[in-house]
Amino acid sequence: MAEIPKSYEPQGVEQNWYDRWVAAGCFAGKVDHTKESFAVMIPPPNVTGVLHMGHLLNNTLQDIMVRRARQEGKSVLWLPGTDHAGIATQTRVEKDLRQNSGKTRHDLGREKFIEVASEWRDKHGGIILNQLRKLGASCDWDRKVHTLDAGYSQAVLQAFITLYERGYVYRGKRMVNWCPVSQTGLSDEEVIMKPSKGSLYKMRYEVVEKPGTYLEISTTRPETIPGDTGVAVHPSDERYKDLIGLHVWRPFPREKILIVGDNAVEKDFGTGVLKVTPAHDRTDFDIGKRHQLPVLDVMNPDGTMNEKAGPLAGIERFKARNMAAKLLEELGALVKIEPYENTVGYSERADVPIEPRLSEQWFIHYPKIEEAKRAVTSGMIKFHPERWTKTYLHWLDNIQDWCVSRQLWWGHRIPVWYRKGADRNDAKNRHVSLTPPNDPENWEQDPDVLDTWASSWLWCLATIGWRKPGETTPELSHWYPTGALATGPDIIFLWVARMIIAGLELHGPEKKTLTDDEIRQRIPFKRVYFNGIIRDKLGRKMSKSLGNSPEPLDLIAKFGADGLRLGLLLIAPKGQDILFDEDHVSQGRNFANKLWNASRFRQMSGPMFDNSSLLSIVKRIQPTQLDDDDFAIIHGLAELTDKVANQLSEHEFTAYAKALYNFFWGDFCDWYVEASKARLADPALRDNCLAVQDLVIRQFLLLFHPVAPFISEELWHLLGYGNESDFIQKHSPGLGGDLLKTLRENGIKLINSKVQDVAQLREFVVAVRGLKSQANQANRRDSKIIVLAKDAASQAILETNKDKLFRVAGLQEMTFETHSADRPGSVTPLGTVILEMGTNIDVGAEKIRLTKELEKIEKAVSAGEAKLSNETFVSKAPPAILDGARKQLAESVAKRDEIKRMLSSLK
RNA sequence: GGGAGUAUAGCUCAGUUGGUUAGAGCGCUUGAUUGACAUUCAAGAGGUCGGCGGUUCAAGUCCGCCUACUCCCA
Repeated sequence: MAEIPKSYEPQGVEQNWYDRWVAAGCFAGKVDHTKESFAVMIPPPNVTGVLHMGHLLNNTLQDIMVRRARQEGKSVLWLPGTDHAGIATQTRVEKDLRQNSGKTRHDLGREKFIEVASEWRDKHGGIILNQLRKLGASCDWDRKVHTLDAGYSQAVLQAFITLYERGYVYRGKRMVNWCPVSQTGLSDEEVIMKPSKGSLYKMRYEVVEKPGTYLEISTTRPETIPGDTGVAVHPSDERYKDLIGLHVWRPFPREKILIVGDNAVEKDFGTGVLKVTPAHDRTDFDIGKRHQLPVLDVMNPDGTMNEKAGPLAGIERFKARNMAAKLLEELGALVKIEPYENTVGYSERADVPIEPRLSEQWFIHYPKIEEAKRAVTSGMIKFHPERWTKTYLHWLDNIQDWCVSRQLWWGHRIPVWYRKGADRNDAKNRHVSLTPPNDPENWEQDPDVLDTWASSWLWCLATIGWRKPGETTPELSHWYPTGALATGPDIIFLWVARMIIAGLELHGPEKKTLTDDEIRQRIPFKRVYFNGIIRDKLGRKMSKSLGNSPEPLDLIAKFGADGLRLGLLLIAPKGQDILFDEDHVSQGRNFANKLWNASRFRQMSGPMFDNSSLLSIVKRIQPTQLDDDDFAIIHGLAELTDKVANQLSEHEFTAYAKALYNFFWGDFCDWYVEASKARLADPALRDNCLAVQDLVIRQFLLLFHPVAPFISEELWHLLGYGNESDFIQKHSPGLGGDLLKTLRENGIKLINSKVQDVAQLREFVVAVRGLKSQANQANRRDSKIIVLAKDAASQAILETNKDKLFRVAGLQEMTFETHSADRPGSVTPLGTVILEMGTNIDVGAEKIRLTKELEKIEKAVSAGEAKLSNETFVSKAPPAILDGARKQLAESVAKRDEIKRMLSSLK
């Protein structure tokens, strides 16, 4: 038994245990069909990313779930991995390339570029996972998966092919969100709507058939004027009805364009006239389609205007906007420019406004929407907090087809070949397969890759071996569906919903509809916990540019991984955003230190005996020597055990952390340990008291382990609960009932009434300390009190616990009186306590205190009286409530009278 | 425009199906501390539970309306 150092120093402890856990294979997921399985798939971080605050919380939650599950004896897998992050990585590598060698990816060519990007990934990709080790994440590192691994890639392509074969994948020319920087199409989910300040340009177009008549039109995007192929008004708009079918002059390049009537036009917006630019706006595209307007694309893929833009050709789109305004002015077509705020879609990765752009893309028509809804509404998948269900359903109700092709090189290349020179939109000219055609010289492969989310939506399947529907692996059949997913609500559509859909469609043979049983087998996870987003203490998002994001590794160094984990949980309200403040996190570190010192105190209080099992500790307890506090603390321990089990299964992580914190610090350290010091000084009682402490600490460590793996493991061994390789994860905390049963079987029966007695005793002590503090005796150890006990039982409690009472309250003498003495005191559940104060009573201060208390209690009395004199209350309230109210009123009245008496004695 | 969330002590938040005198941590005030821990201990101040109305014997909790802020979707 090593001696425990004075204050907890996490660094060495953490490194030591992490290495030993890994060496002993503690995190290895083993397929064992005799045990209940529990798997968690880590939300794969971007390979480009480094650990940030969000990861800390998210992975702490996962670690808590899997560590608890291991303790419960389940067959556990926590699988780590990374995501190739198509756009982010490619952008990053291209940037490096440009800076280092002035080259573009086209200079290198596709193959070479992918080689360079792979090197970049191999160099930077491991960082984030290594950082997670510092946090204590107990992932099965041997099973690490990357979305571009060969097997995983095969699964991704097969999923595409399967969906193609099942008729859910199609290719088409559609309006997509185009990112001019990354030069690729994006899905709707990758577009961030942001309010932006811009201008509203009011201009007028002359009606061709009625010279001198003008239509006033407002637009935020005058640079697209060259692409206008019509103007639209509402067909029932009296102002313009008669003009439908006529033409106006487009100002530049000057050309006749048609006036159409379309219901999509809002009569009340602006002047009620809309310019129609089918190639550059979704609504306009639809209007154009309805009226057969030509589609005129006036922009290049990089966001510059093309040769069809006439005077704007070659100009960058925002410069072109200003230039267009000038041109309008010169032509006398500009009416006015006013400031205007609207929402503009931004590319999530490149953070520039997207361009609606018409292009050939691959789309997935989502399958199994109804089943995806049912999985959640019927509770087969449970969301925590539950309210995200609504968001999820709302999305499914309004779901749009998913644009999955990306004009990038970094990713899974679309497994489609086209016959050279033939019509690509004719399925006969396509070869959709994992392998190229036999006569490759006659074919060319689609140059695009798949959206990264079209690979990560298979995360729960492909990480454990799914390669095609119908085939399985031992891992897949054992761990799928996984137990829980922990992630942020920001990717509920991008990832969570899609994983559900992927599972429902692809984990099994083709079926048009699914039964509940089939849904249950196919869903990727049974629970989803949405953790909050971490913000700074002012509520702002953590960001590099604001510099308000602390470095996670620094925090770990400062507070210890356990302290940080606990600290985060303590400030993380359920599913709500978290305002991060280091001062609050220090609570976690302080608690670790408190636990450390309590253990140290235990060690210093007497020799260590056999702690090797619960039974060996229980056997050391002498039932006859147990006092009120022992009963109360053991009762509390059993209660805590059940509470924790419940909170963890309900994903109430903050409540779990708080329950542990309050029990150990408040009930155990501040009361039980302090109170037991009297007994520890008595050789006859000492060992029994130590046995109870050993029991409490052991059970506490078991409950605490999921959130604070390092310190709990360290103390587990230091205090002799486990030897060398007997890791704490092998031991289940069980339920409160299990604990009590073991005690009972060894002749220890708890007396529940003692719990109440101790609570009253604690209140009594608080009252005494209060009196002493007021009388400037706070630090005296020899105060004297007089007690007017409420009844014989109360007096008995005080007498039985006299030693500890004297110790914790700093008393030397306690006498009981039956008659009211003419001195002020304090009313407690056990009776009135009066402090012997000698001659110097501060009558004024005492009067103020008592008067205040009297006011309070009188309110309670009158409230109670009003309640009880209310006939409907008396007749309708349940007996327990009625009884309680009567009791309480009686107590309040007694207290009031007592205070009144004391007050009058001061006069 | 549609949807969701939040509003409780100076700050950050608990408060389970309505039921004793609404809690915690931090901060603040006062006092302590030479053998577990100052990453500590003790005591104290501080709240008409956002506003208005309703249901009920009983509302922080349920319902309606209003106000403010946050987020998501269009």
